[in-house]
Amino acid sequence: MKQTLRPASGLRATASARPTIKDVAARCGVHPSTVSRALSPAMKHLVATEVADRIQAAANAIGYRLNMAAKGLRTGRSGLIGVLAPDIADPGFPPVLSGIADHLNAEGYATIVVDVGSKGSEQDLVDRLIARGVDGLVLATVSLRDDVVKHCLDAALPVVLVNRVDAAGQLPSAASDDAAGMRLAVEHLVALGHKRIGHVAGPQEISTGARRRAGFEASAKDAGLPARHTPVEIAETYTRAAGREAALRLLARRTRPTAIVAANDLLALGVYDALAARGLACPGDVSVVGHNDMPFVDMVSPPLTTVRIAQRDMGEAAARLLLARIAAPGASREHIVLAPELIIRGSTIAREH
Amino acid sequence: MKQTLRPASGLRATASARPTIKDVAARCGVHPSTVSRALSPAMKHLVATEVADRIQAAANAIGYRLNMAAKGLRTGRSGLIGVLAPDIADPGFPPVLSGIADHLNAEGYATIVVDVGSKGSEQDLVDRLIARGVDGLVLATVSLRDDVVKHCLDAALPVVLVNRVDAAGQLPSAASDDAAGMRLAVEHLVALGHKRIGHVAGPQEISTGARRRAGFEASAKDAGLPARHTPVEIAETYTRAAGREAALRLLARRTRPTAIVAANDLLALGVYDALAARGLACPGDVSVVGHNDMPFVDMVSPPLTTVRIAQRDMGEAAARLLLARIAAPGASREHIVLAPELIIRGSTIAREH
DNA sequence: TCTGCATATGCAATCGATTGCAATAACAGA
DNA sequence: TCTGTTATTGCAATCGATTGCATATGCAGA
Repeated sequence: MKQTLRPASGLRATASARPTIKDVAARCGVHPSTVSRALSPAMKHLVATEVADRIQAAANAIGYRLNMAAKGLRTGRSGLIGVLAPDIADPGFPPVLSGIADHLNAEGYATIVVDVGSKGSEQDLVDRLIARGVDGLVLATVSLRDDVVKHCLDAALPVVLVNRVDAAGQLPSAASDDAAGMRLAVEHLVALGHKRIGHVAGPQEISTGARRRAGFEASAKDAGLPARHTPVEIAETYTRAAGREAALRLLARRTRPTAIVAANDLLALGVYDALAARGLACPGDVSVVGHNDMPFVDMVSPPLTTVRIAQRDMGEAAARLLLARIAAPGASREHIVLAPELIIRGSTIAREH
Repeated sequence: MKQTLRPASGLRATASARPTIKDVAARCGVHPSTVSRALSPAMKHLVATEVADRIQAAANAIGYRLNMAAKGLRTGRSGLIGVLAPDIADPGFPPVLSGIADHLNAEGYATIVVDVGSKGSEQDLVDRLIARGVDGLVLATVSLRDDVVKHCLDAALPVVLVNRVDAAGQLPSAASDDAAGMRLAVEHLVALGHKRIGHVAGPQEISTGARRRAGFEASAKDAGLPARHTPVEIAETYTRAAGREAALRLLARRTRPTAIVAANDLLALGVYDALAARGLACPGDVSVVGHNDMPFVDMVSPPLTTVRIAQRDMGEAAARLLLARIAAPGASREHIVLAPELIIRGSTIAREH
């Protein structure tokens, strides 16, 4: 264990060196370029079948593996896709990521996921991804600050948004139909006889926050509920604590709502906290609806009625969009909208009245 | 500043082309190698300060960004780390990942996370990562099949395990002290007066499953509980459904346990399901203890008493170990063990007796 | 036998950055 | 003035794979 274990300086001729295309060529008595062709599906037709088979066999024999860095350098495409996430730990994100990654993997791409919250400026993170030569970017970041989007456009980098849209609608996106989701929630409550429905809105600089709020207001209006009976309080972040605070403000109003629609499940859990703090029962005193159907909200007490969004499909759609963009950079910006679904559980109950 | 401002030979001077080291060199009237040195902290001392500053300025001016693929090709190090995860959607994983990624990012590495469950053989996934030239691998995979580990060792690839250990203890690892965690759980229940404690064990081919079970049995024995009063049922997978089945078997025994320790929180939720199915109350009839303290188990009903493990620290430790391995491939294999902590909530209650 | 064309393979440049070595300049000491 | 250092910078090879072009071979048709 304490031998002179430092052969590191300079080269090493041990067997540990990874075989290259040259090794395969030497073993087959052909030129490296022939090996390259034989091993590339697209160019394989240029080399004699017999030779191609021999090369393939030799490659397998010595365990040859393509060096993506070299290939990428030559071809200018890395096969890498960057994903900017607001917070990996957000339970809503993994399904999206999984959808993205699966689709991209199948096409030979690898994904680099970067958690924005943790470190440095978004700008800088994007630059680092560019340095790595990513072929495209999926943005799921919380706050779509213009400069980041602009930065990507400047770099002529294919970009798509997932679970978000940008204000100008410049970029292709895959997202849930926020307005439709809120409509499901509101109409469900109205059908249950609720007439005073509050909304704990998410951050308004995030598209989901703004759009869900707009959806709530539109649906409430369409249901004939006056604005004074459909109060809105904004949570500054998508966290349980912020949801609690906003809900407390809602409950402190003169005419207390009999139901609360939260902009997402985390906020809804915060609403639970607020109700507990005020000694109110859910759904007995106040019904609650969440949004996203994140894992385990069926286990909380009471099980949360929520709007399920198609997270995995969303990721997959985003991946598809991105690949299309990469193939044809000028392609029209498409906005894929996924239909949400209402999952009724125990947190909503009819209002006898 | 010479006259030969060669108009980019064949290429068009569109803004879309990423500037290279050559462009910077041309702009400064120096050789590309000088630019390389000026821009590399380690080699900067070789170039005159005045020139270095000029180069730096020019690089900023035209927005030069290092091409990692090219650098990696030349230096043989990609700055990429692969992370093999059993399932990104497992709520226990993100904190670990976050710990890994943060630490590695700070050192200039990027991480490629691969979800094993979704696609293809683990073997193949590892090969793809190797093709990408990863400098090291973090394995958090469910089943440590020997061949994968061997495969990595064959490739002379630095590898560390996280939240797992391999049977032979060959590889460095960062994991929670499973035995200590079970001891906390058992002693807590014993202190509450429980005398018949069951265990819903995890898959035995996974280190956490086997070690937690061993820890349970050792602690039970030390507490003076006879084996017939401390039955064990194995769940084949770490899922809620499997936990339910195992718990049902436990409850069907002649002498029903008054408390159940589950090998993880997901299984514990399955235990809740089983209790509900049998019309038993928790904690009234049966107390339940989980393991991992995954997000939101404090929100379920009743809030779950569980063993919290230091997931983020675990990820960070794994990253540290890996970097050490990369720096000194022969380094001794270290096993970092993190202390767990018991979080007492509402699912455990004293046994009056 | 010669021409023509297709097929199969070799050759060499190239992608962008790094680095050992060589070359030059600047300067000190004698 | 000559020699020996040292500080800078240029040169060119290199990493591994790809690809346009040139070459060689084979075969068919005239």
